[in-house]
Parts: sequence; C-alpha cells; structure tokens
Amino acid sequence: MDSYDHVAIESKWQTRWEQDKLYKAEVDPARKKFYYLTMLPYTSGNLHIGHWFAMTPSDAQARYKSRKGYNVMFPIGFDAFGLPAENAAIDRNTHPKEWTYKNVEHMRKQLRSMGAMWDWSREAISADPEYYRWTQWFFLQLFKNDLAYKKMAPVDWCPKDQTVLAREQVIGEERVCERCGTPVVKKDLEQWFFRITKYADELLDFSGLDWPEPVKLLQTNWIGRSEGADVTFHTEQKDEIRVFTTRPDTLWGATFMVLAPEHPLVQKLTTAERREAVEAYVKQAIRQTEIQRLALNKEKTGTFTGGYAINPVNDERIPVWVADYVLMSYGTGAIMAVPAHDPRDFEFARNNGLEVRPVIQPADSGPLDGATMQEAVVAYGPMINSGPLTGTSQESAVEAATDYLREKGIGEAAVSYRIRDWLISRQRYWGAPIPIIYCPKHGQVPVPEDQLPVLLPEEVEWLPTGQSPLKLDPEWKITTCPIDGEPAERDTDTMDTFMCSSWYHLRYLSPNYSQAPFDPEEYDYWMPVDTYTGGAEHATMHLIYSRFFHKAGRDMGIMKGSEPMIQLRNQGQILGPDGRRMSKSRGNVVDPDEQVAAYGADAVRAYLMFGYRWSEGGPWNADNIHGVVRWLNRVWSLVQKSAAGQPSGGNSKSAQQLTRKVHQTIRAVSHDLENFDFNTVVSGLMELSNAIGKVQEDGSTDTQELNTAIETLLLLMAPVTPHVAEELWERLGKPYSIHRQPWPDHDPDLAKEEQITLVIQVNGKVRDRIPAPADVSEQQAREIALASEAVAHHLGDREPKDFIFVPGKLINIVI
RNA sequence: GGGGCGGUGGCGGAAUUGGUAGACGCCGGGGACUUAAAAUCCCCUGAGGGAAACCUCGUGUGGGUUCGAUUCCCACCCGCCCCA
Repeated sequence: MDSYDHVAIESKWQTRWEQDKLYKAEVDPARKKFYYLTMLPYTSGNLHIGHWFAMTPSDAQARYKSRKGYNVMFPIGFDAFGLPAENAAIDRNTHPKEWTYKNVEHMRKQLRSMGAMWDWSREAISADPEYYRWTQWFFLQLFKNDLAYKKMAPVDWCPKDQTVLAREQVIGEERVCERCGTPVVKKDLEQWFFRITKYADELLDFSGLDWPEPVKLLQTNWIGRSEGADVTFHTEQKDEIRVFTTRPDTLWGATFMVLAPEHPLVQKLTTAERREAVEAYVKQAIRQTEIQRLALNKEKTGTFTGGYAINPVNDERIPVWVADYVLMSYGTGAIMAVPAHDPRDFEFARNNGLEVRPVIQPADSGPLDGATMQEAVVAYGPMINSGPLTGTSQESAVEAATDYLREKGIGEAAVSYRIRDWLISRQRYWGAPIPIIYCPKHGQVPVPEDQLPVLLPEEVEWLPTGQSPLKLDPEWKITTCPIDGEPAERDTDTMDTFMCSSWYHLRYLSPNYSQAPFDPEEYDYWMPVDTYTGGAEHATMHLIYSRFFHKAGRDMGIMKGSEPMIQLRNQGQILGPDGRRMSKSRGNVVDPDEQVAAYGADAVRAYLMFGYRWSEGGPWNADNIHGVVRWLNRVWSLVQKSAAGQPSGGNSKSAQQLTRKVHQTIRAVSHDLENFDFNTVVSGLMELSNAIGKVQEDGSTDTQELNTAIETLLLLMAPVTPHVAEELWERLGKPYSIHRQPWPDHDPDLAKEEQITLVIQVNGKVRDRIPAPADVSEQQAREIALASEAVAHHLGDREPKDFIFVPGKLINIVI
C-alpha cells in the first residue's frame, strides 16, 4: 500500500488530460451548452492565491455542469495590455512586450498546475496583433455608427513631463506627478469617447439577468438617472447659462448662481475689480480632484465674479459666483443656487452672506425664515413665495413648475445622468493603437478594415521622455491618407484596456478566426455566457462596459441578444495572514506555487473551497489547510483498504445507514455546488468519508454498500480534487475518465431518515430529546412528550394549554 | 451625509420556509501506538455552576412580534465597501 504522492499523480493526470484533449469544447447542437467564464487574469507576472480562490471553485462548478450532461466551455486567456507592463518595463529596462509575454509563459504554467478544465485551444491574449486587430475593428464600427467621437476633455497633465497622467498616477492630497513630484494641472485635450450615455436607460434594465443585487444597485447608482428640468438663465450681457435642476419647484428661491471654475463664461462675467481674485481662485481650484472638491465636510469656497444673471421666473437680478463645489463635468457646469432648500447652497450662502429665501413650506417644519434658518430644508412641500405658483400643493409642485417653464419657453423637463461618456484615449505606449488617420483635407479618416491591424511599433522609445511614445516614431506616425494618398498622420494614442476586456469572451469563441472577431457558428451555439464569476470591484467598470459593448454590437448587427452574461457571481478576496490586502511591499503575499509544492493542487483547491465563504474571502490561514490534507490522506487509505479487502459480511443495519448517508451526500453536494456554497460541499464530502471510515473500522471492507459508497465519494470529489479522484478511480479499476462519468443521482427514499430525534420543548425551551420514528404522528408525539420525566419535572402540576407539532422535528408543550 | 454588505466558540465557518445554535475543520487538552519523536487512531473542547443527573446564560447592544427568533420588525453600536 503506497502513500498519497500528490506530485506524481498531479503531473501524471495533467499530462494525460492534455494529451486526450479531455476538456476541449466543441460545437454540438445535439447537446445543451454551458458557457462558463471566469474573469481573465492580468499579466502581472504571478498568479497569487487570490486567483486560485477565484478560479478553482469556478472550475469545480464547471466540472459539475459537465458531469450533469452539459457541453461545457471553460476558456482562459490573458489581459495583456496596460500601464503596469510599461511601468515594470521602465523599472527593469526591458521591453513591455518582452515582460508581458514572459509573464504569460509563467502564468500558463501556474494555471496548468491548478488542474482546471480550461480549454487551452481557445486561449486569447489581448496584446496579440490578431486579437487587437479586432479590438481596432470594433472601434471602427463604433466610429462609423457615431458611437465613437472625439472632443476636448479635461485631463490631469504634468507640466514638467509634458504628459497626461492616469488618475492613479496623481499622488496624494497635493496632487503631484508620481514620477517627478510636480503639481499636476487640469488641461483640455482632444480625447476619444464612446457614447455609453446613449445606452444609460437600457443599462438600468436588468431584467433577465441573474446578477447579485449589490452589483445591480452599484450600476444603477453609477448611471445615476435623475429627473428634473433644464432651465435657461441669461447673464446681464444676454449670454445663456443653462442649468439642470431636480427641483424646479424651488426656482423662485434661487438667490444666486454658481459656475464651475472651468466654466467658459467665468472670464466674460468677471468684472475688472474682481478679476484678480477670480483668477487666483480658479487657478487653485482647478488643481484639486473632484473628490476633494465635492467632499461634504470641506469648507465651501468660492468668489464673486462681479457679474449678474436674471432669474427667468421672476426677472430678479442675482449675483453669479464661481465655486469649486460645482463641477464642469457634471450637468452643465453651472447651477442655480437655492440655499433654503439645498444643503451645499445653504452652507455657501451663509459663508458668503447671501440671501436665503424659503419657497417650500413642508407641513412638519415650523414657518421658515431665511434669516434664521439653521439648515436647508430639503423636503418637498407646498410652494410659497413663488409668484403665480404660490400655493401649489406638494404633490403637484414639481410638475406645475416644469409646465410653467415650458409654457414660458424658459425650460423643459429633462433627465440627467451621472454616467459620462467613456473616455478611451490613453497617451500611452502599451495598448492597441487607435485606427484613425488625420488628413489635412479629409479630417478623421478610419483606417480601411483590410489594413488592420495597425501594428504597435516595437522599436520605439517607450522610456518616459515626456511625450506620448508613438508621437516619437515619425516612421510610424507619418502615413498617407486612405482617401487621397496625400501625407497624413496616425492617431498616436492607444485604447483603454477595458476596451480589450469588453469583448474577450467573444474572442474565446474562435481565437484563430480571421474573417471576423468571432465565428458566427460558435457565437450562435455558445453565447451568451451562462455563468460569469469574478470580483465585485469590476461592477462599475468592466461589467458596465461589457454590457454597453454588447448592446452597441447588437445595434450594429454584430451581436445578438441584449446581454452578454446571464448569471453573475462575485467571490470575495483572500487577504494576507495579517488580515490586510496582499501586496509585495507588505511582504504578506501567499505564493500558490509554494502551497502546491507542499500540499498539492488538490489540497489547495479543497482548502480554498472549504475554509472560506466564497463570496466573502478572508485572511489566509496557514494552519487550516492541514485539515484538508489529512482528509485527502484519509480518503487515500480508505480506498486502498477497500481495494485490498476480503469479502466480508458486515452488518446490514450499518450498511443501510451508509447507503442513506451516500444519498444524503449526493443531494447536499449537488445542491451546494449549484449554489456556490463550496465550503459545505467539502464538509459534506468529509462527512461521507468519516461515515465510510466508521463502517470500515467496524470490520467491513468489501460489502457492496461500502464499495458503492467509496465510488460515490470519488465521483462527488472529482470536481473539487480532480487529480486524486481520477487516480483512485483508476486504482479501483474503473473506466477512464472519472471526469466523464455521469453525476450520481440521489434516491429520495434511500436518503430518508427512519429515525429522528424528536425534540420536546416546554414553552419553546428544549427539555428532552427522544428517538422516534420519522413519521411519528402528533398524537404519538404528545404521548412521548408527556411520558418524559424531564417534561414532567418542568410541567409540575400545570396543565398543557396547547401543543405545537412540527412533523419530523419537534413537539412544543405550551403551558 | 446617503446607500450596500457584514458582526455566531480561542480561530475559519455551519444552521431550506422562524423549529435541537455551533455541522465540518483548525488550534488546544488527554489517551493509544513508539525506545523516543513525527505521522496515525480514539476521547474531550461555547461560558458559568454542580460529584453527577442536570440547571442557568449564550449568535454585536437594547427593545418588539411569536408557543418558539442567529433567522422577522424597530432603534442603536462597530467593521468593510461604494457614492457624495
């Protein structure tokens, strides 16, 4: 009897499965398909234990589906473009491409060591020209359908390096460049955008999706639909200032206006005597982040421009201020300030001695007085001090005000969204070039589709010089116009990597297909993704972009259906042993390779499933893994013993109990695998192992019930611990492969308990537990209960007033 | 400030519709085997009281609904996340 050698059996079976293409997924219209997708890893260099935590339970579930008879596709690939590759390349002075592909190589090895059922023939890498060719192609389709457009947008700009910085490259409260420490400024640059806002309303519709409520809520809030009205004010110089408000019923209370520091009218409105103050204010305000500017606890600052606007509902002359709590990027960059009914306007008004005028009088507030109010009253209520609308009831106030605006031609009902169009330009090297050519005569000209991909040049100076790297490669940048052949220039920006990951699930369908981004036959069979797993941190980025991408693709006739992923589930995060996020700088990273070397992939898989709630995660605990290691060793010797056993009698009662446990376990494990309750999957398997061990200990080694129990145990373990299950299956002389065996069904009759422990309660407190037949009747239960000494003790001389009977569970005597 | 998620033994975590709180493990203690150790196996392990049978308390805190609440309702405290 040899011992469990995880190193030998894991490499043995990984090789065999690969040779036999056991997990290759092929279109088969006769079978029901299941597209199981887990978020693709970024090519950071090393898989960490978190990847295993995310992926191995998903693999177990995919395996389960496959055993249940589905034709399962479980692909994998790499998110390979992006800033970290550039930064790492700069640190190590290697080319980003070299760094990335070396990492791919290493990560492939790591992924293989999981023993997951990846179909490697579908692997796709987003930095491959044959991949980004189609990323560029999608860009062109969006461009041609007016869903991609270029406009000026403010970005963070480092004046020393002369480059745009990504948000995460702007450090700290001081807002300095991460490389040179220079304070960054906001700068307007021409940037490409996707018209995601066009789909805002549709993205709010989650019908047909089995997604976690928190994710849906996060997306809903991110999109941020609010209904209200657009109102047109004018300055004294007759310039138009449009504002959006959700409270048109408070218009008569607008006692001043506020412009964002970046608002184009600030210059014009500012009077000579205010100019110096306004310019100083604008200069400092522009450097701050939106988050800093919007923080509620922050002192509201601002300054008077000297200019005035006219409130269109009452022709009042109101001062126009500039303040950084108004953002250029939200709404119109201007607001009407109603201090009596908006907390931020109220604070600003009090700080600056501006008038507060209540125009809403909620029933539960005392009569409001602008001079003495302590805080803004946000509640709705009947209108007061509102000219012709004074007296309008709470219920009709907003509608009446909106109607009034429309009749007078000064405004109209409007919907505003928090979500903005998706900015996809990156002034970076390691990404897919934007396939646009600028011709002096024809402007923005799309690169003809038959000339894709626009290859990323490799021989460029990608070390930081303060310029977008592609700008420095004249050979690449200078080209000819596809229309007239005259000299022209390429766009030197690259695309946001979220663009690559918005459609990777489609490239997996046919990674080598060269006629289109995907093979339509594969698409029709496999799409949509049935189950998608990954981290909830992608709720407002990747997951919203993918949905937009799919809907846009549908409208362009490329994709079908309205949603790309039907079921979504999020896993939690594995933290370092110290309970903090794993990071190299903290030195608390758990290396999966070391764990696999020490305990084996099966043990690591089983532990990650067993030790945590999958949706929660938690700190890595180096001790707890011993539990599953012991379990696997126990199963190993259980099977060895059974295989070596002589036929023996055993007793029929324990055999029957074992059979019952087998069927109960099938039921529980199936249910829990379906429901992502992976920790109880493993504990169920452990219980069955313990039951088998007990029976063996009692002297049976080769009864039919025992053999069936052991076989079933292996069949149920296979999704969790694929290698050891396969090995032991083979040793039992069973046909290869266990991963092709049908999932066992449970027989409800055999799973049923004959005996139960009848719980006897007096006034809801447990007083006794008495064995009884499972189908005990209420009458019998009463008799059993009243015969109990413990009950008699607690009853004393009182008479039972009532009995509550829960069949198969308990009887409660009420006195 | 608003929203979301969570709070159960020394630890990770269980507990279909309200129905035996603590499954399954880890750690710890005791024992068997061993010259010894490791490994393995067996027993104990929420707190307090009791010789024991058993009793009382116990799922963040305080209330409520109910025959019965970890589960439902209200208020509050703490932690994490998102938005402002």
